[in-house]
Amino acid sequence: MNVTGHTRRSVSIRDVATAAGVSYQTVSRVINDHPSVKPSTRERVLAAIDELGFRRNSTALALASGRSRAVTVLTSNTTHYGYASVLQGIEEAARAASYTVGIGVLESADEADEAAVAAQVQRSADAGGGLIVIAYDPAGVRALGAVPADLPVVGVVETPASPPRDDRPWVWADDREAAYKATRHLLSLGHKTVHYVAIPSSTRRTSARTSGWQQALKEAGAPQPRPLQGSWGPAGGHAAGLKLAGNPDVTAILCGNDDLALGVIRALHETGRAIPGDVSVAGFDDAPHSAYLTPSLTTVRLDFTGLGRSAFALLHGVLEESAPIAPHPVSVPELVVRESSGPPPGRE
Amino acid sequence: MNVTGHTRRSVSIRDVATAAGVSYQTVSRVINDHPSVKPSTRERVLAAIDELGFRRNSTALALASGRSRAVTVLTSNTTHYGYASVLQGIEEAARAASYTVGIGVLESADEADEAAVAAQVQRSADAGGGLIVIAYDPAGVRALGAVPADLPVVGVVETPASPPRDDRPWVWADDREAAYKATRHLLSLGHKTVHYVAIPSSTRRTSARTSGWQQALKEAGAPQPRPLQGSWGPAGGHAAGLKLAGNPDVTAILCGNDDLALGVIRALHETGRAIPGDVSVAGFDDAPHSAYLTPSLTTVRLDFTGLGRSAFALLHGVLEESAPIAPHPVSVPELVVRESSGPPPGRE
DNA sequence: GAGCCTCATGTGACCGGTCACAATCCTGGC
DNA sequence: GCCAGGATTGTGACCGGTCACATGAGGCTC
Repeated sequence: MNVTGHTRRSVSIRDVATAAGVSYQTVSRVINDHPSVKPSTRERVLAAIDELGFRRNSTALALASGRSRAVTVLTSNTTHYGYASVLQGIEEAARAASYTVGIGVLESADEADEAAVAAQVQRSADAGGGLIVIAYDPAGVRALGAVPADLPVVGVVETPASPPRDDRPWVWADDREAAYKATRHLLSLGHKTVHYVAIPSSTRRTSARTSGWQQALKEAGAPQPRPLQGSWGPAGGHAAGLKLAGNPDVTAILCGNDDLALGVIRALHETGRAIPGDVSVAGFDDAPHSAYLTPSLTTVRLDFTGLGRSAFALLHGVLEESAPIAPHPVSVPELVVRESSGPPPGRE
Repeated sequence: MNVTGHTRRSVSIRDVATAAGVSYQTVSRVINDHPSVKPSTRERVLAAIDELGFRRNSTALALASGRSRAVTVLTSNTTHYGYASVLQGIEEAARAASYTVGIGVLESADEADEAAVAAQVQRSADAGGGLIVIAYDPAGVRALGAVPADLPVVGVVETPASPPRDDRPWVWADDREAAYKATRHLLSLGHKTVHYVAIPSSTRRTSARTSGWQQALKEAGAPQPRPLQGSWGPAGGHAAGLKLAGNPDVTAILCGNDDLALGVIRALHETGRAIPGDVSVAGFDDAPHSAYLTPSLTTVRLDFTGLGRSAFALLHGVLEESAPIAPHPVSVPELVVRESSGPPPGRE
C-alpha cells in the first residue's frame, strides 16, 4: 500500500486528522467511541485510520491518561508448578481484559532485593498499573510488605492471616482444608498417625498446610509427630524421606507438594520400603506428572489457575471502578486418591 | 484533592527543579549523569531528589526518548519445564540489564491468535521495546512469522533451519546433537535399534531431535523404525508406550522430553515390562524431577536458562548499539546416564 | 582589555495521546 | 425572524520526560 520504506515514526492521530480533514480531537473521539460524532465524520476518520494503518500508542495513552492496563506479577519462581499455574491464570484473565502482564522475579536468597522490589514496584506504579504479588514464600511476603500503601496490589497468599496489611485485597487457596482432607484420608485407611514433610513456610508461624494436618490428627486423637522441614524440590523430600525411612513406625507420610513426595518416594525405594505396602505417601497440588508416577501419587488438587484468574479479577476491580469487586470464591480442594496410599502393613 | 488525600501525582523533575532552585533541564542532566554539571549543583539536585522521593517516570521516558527498556516474550506455554526455564533465563538477563519483561501467551489451538499476536506485538513495538518469540511449536513459529519486519525480535527456535526469515537473529539449543548422543548411548549398550516417541514438531518437516536420532541409527546400520507421534505431556507418552509395549522387539525407547518418558515408563510398568531389564528408556531435557523417579531417568540435559540469557543478550545488542552482538554460543548438550537405561535382555 | 572557547545552565518545542472548555452548527419553539 | 440549547467540532494546555539550541559566566591567549 503506502511506502513501507522506513517511515520509522508511527502514524499519530494528527496524521489521521489531516488525512480525514478533521481535528485530532475528533480522531481521539472516534477511537474512544465517544457518542457525539456525526456518523459520516466517523466513517471518514475510520477510513483514514484504516488506510494509514494507525494504531494507538499505548505509551502515550498511559502517560496522558494515567491508566496503563498493565499488571506486574512479582514472584520468586516461575518454574515450580504452583507458581507457573497461578501465573498462567493471571495471564489468561489479563489477556481477556486486554491487559499487559509483566513479570518480576524476586531473588529469594538475600535481602538485597529491597532495591529490586522497589524498582519493579516503581515500574508498575509509573502509569497506574497494578501489582500482583505471589506471597507463598518469605521473599514474596517481604515483597508484599514492601509495596507502598497507595499502590493497587493484590496478594496471592498462603492463608488469610498472613498478609501484614489487612486493608489490601488478597486471594488464597484453602491449603488448610486440603491438608486436612489428605490427612483424614490417610487416617481413615487405618494408619495410627501421619508424618508430614513441610514446604518452607511463608512466615515464621505455622503454615496453613501444617495446621490442617495437625487439626486432623488432633481430631482423631492420633499422636502428633514433629513436621520435617523440606524444601521446594525433590531433593529436600529425598533427604527427609531418608530420615523417616529409619523409623519403622512411620507408615504414612504427607508431603507439602508433589515434588517433595517424589523425593520421599525415591528415598523409601532406596531403603527397601514398599509403597503403599509399607508406607503410604500423599502429595499436594496434583502436578501434571503425578498421575503417571509409579506408584501414581495420591494428592490434593488445588485450582491454581483459577486462583490466578481471581487475583486478576480482584485487581481489575480495584483499578477500574466499572467491574464491582467480586469476592474471591475459595475453590474446594479435591482429594485425588491414587496408588501411593493404602492401608498400613498387616491390615490388608 | 484526591479522595485518599494523598498527593497522588508523583513528583516530576520540575518539582525537583524548583526545590533545588535550578531548571528542569539541569535535573534531567543530573539523573542522566551528564558530565557538564557543576558538582555543587549536582549535589543540591541530588539532595532535592532524595528529599522529595523523586523517581523517574519510565512511561514518560519511553514516550520522549523512544526507548523503553522492555522485552516481551511470546510463548505458548509457561508451565512446561523447557519453556519456563527459557523464560527464567530471559528474565534473569533482563533484570541484570534493568529491562522490564512482559509475557504474552499464545493460544496454541486456533489461528484466531492472529489478532492477539498483532496486539502483543503492537504493544511492545509502541515504544521501541523488543520481542522474543519462543518458537518451539507451531503456534510460536506462526507468531514469529507474523512479526512485522521492522521490529526488533529474536527467535528461540528448534533448529537454525526453521526460522522463515534469515535476516532476523535467533538462538537455539543443539537438539540434534542431543538426540544423537542419547541414541548412541542406547546403541552402545547393545540394543539393536532405538524407538522414538516424538514431541510435536514446530514445523511439518522432520524435527531436529528426530533427525539426530535417525542419523545415529543410520551410522550404526540399525533399522530405522517409524517415530511415534506423542504430545508434550505424560499422557501422550503413556499412549505411545502402550503401543510399543505390544511389540516384544522393542528394547530401547528415546522420548522427546522427560514428561513423555514418564508416560512411557508408566505404560511399560502397567504391561509388566521391567525397566531397564526389558526395556531401556531415555528422556530429554533433564527436568528437575527426573533424577528422583524410580527408576531415575537417563536423559540429555539442555541449558535452557542459558538459552534464555543468550536470547536476551542478542536482543539487547540489537536494541542498543552499545553492546556488540555476540554470537550465541551453542552449549553442548550433556548426556546424563541414570537407572532407566541398561543393556538389552539376555546381554547382562 | 578584546576575542574566543569551553563549561554550565536555561528556554522552547516535541513525543502522542487526553482533558477541559470554547466555538460553531443545527433544529425547534415562540 | 430570533433565541435557547443540544449536537459536533476545534483549540490550548498538559502528562513527564528528552532533544536541539540559545545564553551567560569564566578562563585563556594575545
